[in-house]
Amino acid sequence: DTPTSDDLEQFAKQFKQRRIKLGFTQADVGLALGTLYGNGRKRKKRTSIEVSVKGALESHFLKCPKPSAQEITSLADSLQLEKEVVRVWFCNRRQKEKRMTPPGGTLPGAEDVYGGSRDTPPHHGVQTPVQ
DNA sequence: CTGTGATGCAAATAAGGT
DNA sequence: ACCTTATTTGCATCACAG
Repeated sequence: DTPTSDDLEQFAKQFKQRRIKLGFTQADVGLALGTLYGNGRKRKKRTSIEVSVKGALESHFLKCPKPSAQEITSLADSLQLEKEVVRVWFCNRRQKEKRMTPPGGTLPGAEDVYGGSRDTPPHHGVQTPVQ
């Protein structure tokens, strides 16, 4: 029983009648839907952290990978970032550290275990700004 | 050059624990 | 309140067909 476009039209008609009977406008419905779904508490916008700021965070991380709430607060303050952002940054940074340095010392991929390919590593940097 | 899909990195979130 | 681990998601970049 594939719903036909006729069924949809039928539904729309009923919906509209009911809506009017309840004394709501289309805008009202849209708003209600918005706060129900779209606004089902939305994800925070991804904050892009500037390179210089990353550098600062990085050096702090080296000094102390696990700062207290206080330290985070003041650090966030001096870097003009939300405390939450800084906190999460440290969490993610710790995760990264674990990924790179898991087990018995050797093997991040840092040490070239495979003596050989000395060719161009697929670097990411700037490439032919030609336009 | 332009549009499109794959890939990597990293913020943000979810879930479980103290 | 904050951590950890695992996962999702936004974004930049690369690769390549057209």
